[in-house]
Amino acid sequence: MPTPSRTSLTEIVSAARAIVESEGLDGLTMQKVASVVGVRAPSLYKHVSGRGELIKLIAEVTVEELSMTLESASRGSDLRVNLDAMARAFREFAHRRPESYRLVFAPTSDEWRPDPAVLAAAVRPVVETAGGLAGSQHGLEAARLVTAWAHGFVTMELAGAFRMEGDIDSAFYFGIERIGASLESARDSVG
Amino acid sequence: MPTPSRTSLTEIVSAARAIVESEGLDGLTMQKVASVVGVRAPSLYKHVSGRGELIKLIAEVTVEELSMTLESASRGSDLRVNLDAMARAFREFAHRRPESYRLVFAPTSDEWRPDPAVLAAAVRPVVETAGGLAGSQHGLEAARLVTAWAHGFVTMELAGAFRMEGDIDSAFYFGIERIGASLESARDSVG
DNA sequence: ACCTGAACACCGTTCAAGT
DNA sequence: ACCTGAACACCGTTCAAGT
Repeated sequence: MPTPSRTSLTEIVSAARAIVESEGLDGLTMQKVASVVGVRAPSLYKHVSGRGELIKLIAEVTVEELSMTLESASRGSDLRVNLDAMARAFREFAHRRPESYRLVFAPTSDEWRPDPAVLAAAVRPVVETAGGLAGSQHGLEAARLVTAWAHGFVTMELAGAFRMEGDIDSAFYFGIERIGASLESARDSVG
Repeated sequence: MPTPSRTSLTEIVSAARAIVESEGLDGLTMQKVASVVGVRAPSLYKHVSGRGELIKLIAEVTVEELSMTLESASRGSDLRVNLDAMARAFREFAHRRPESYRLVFAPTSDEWRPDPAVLAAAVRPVVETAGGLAGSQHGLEAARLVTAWAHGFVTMELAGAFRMEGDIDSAFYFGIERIGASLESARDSVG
């Protein structure tokens, strides 16, 4: 006879997120997820096509959270202040959820890749702020400069590539200051 | 009685590299490596402590290659030209060896992390060029701005995050041009 | 209609036994 | 002194059988 599902997709994804964050991607096994939501591994396949899709869903939820963080950091009226606040919020987010953040841009297979529309939505506040600074004809290019730098910085930081001498914080502030200035001066050059 | 080894560490690492490049990191199994070098999987453990160390060794070889590429791209006398050439060489390298490149800054566990000294050596030409532009008191910060941007850009590109509208090449050239300009103007500001 | 045990095809790694 | 088969402890995924 018909029986109601003992778990749900949302429950599964949030259990998976917690596991990734605490044990890393390698620690994410179907059996662990199943045991957290109180079911056996094969039952997960009623809700999710496999481990790959589960990873993609985690990445998408993470991007959506990041998106909200960036949006609420860029509500001021001064574009340079907004850019600075977004950069700091971006970095703090990555520090808070390093393992989830990692897999947003780490997808080696198509299956893991978050929906491009979700990514595009997250970048929207960056496009607005960076585009406002650089002039709208360079909006997308400016946004890509900012996001590439921010993503590269936190990725290298999380990977431990900055172990050497020097103050990491000051390198971050130097970066955002120089990028902000260079976008403003792009507005003045070629119309 | 003593018997000579039927393979070597170099042979193993280069077989592993080829597998990673053609089948991705997930395709790298000890059994495939073993069969390429003509041995059974357990024998690999005479040369390597495990799959993790093998991954680390691939990352280090890749960084060394990248290092040479950057060095030979920055031998001119004009710093802005050198910066441009290094950025292009960096991007081309990542396009040529996407799978190997990916795992340089992807290490989730300490075991996979390339030796910091190897990384530092690879960044040296960037520190020289960027530091020459921005002034030596900002050398390290400037190098981190450049490498973070370049790494972030190619990572996002490889991950397919730039699927949307817009010309990716022009975004790359915009980025390097703006960064070069902003480093030059950093030299003039605070002494 | 969901859940499960059992099974399949893999992994990485260890180790005693061969040569 | 290296190499190997066999074994161990895992994986993800499938599927027939339960309820």
